[in-house]
Amino acid sequence: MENKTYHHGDLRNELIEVGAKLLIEQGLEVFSLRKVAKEIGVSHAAPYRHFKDKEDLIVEISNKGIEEFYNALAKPFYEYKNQPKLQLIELGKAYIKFAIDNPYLMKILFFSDLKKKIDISKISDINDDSYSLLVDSVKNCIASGETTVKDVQALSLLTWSFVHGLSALMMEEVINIGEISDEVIDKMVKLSTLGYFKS
Amino acid sequence: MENKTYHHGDLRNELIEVGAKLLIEQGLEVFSLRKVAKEIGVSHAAPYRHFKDKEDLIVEISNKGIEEFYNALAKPFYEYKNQPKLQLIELGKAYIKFAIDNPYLMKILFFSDLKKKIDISKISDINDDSYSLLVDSVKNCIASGETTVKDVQALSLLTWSFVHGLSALMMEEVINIGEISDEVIDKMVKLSTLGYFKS
DNA sequence: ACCTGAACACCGTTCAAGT
DNA sequence: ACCTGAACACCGTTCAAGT
Repeated sequence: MENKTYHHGDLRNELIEVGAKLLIEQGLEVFSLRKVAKEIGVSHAAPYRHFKDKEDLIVEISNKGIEEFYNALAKPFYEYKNQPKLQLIELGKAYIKFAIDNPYLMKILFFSDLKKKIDISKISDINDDSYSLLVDSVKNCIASGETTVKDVQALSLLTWSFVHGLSALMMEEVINIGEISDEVIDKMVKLSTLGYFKS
Repeated sequence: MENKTYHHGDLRNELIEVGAKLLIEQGLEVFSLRKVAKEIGVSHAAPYRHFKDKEDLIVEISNKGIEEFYNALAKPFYEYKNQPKLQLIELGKAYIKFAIDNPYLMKILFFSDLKKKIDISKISDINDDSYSLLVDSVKNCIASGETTVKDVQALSLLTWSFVHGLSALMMEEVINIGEISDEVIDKMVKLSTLGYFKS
């Protein structure tokens, strides 16, 4: 409105920032490039100077989201470094809490068809990093002799599937989020590992 | 639903049938009412005689999908009625296999934002039925004294989360489906219950 | 070099009008 | 009663033209 100025230089970053806001607040289904351009006060064709297409912008936004996700997992990972079992449990809780707090972001990262078209090489590093936190934690548990199962890969996938599935069920409101207190999450995550740990 | 033949005889059902085909083959993201109409050879406004809007058609298609899903679970449920532990394992395997075989349908049922707008009351009966198969199976396991955990709800949610999460990871190709043989599925599902069963 | 405006091909949805 | 065609408001994307 007041802004009829020539936008220099920073449009690319502003597209990412405003785009992320809209995407995370409103979800993928109603996300449009034209809305982002309008919100910034630029013509609807302007984004094409900086991004090949709509998906290219979404990939860029996703990259930032993956970093946030990694950070959310890294915190408990380092905090409970010396208590393998607790570390694995806290990792699971952090995963689920991140999903609850960032449902639209989580959907873009894990539940959208877009992902197939995303250039995996771009995001695989940090993605692998997130996964490696889990694998490391499982290794620690096995190494410290706390588990009954010794298969790192199988136990990692098992844990991942569980937190991923519980996150999905909660996000989709198949399970009423209102009922999902911190205590319930704590209980479920502990129960999910219980079978494989010596008591 | 009785139908007078004017143009095609039964446009309503043809919309559901052709719509389901397109939806399940190509996915939600590229699904359009206009394409369905064109494929049938009817004007793009014609569907609005039979459905309030696009989502209304999708809900109808979803209902059919939920029935198929229920049937896929009911088969092992009744087949292994007298072997509680095996019943639960086969139920999990059937869940995962259905997801792999019907990824787009599964996404519509469980992973789309649409679901929130879907009139849950319409689908909750059969949905509850599917869930009750799982709960029944867990109850059987507990009743026959095979498990170390006695909390029906917690154990049901645990099992559901695991198969749901593994399905999601496979569908999203976070895990390479090529590597997911029947043996791997069998192994994972068994491992997921192993901790809670006396050996 | 960066941005605009018109243009094109697609959408969902509504509605007066045709059969 | 069922369907059509025009119309409207939105999309993504391209491109010649403006600054």
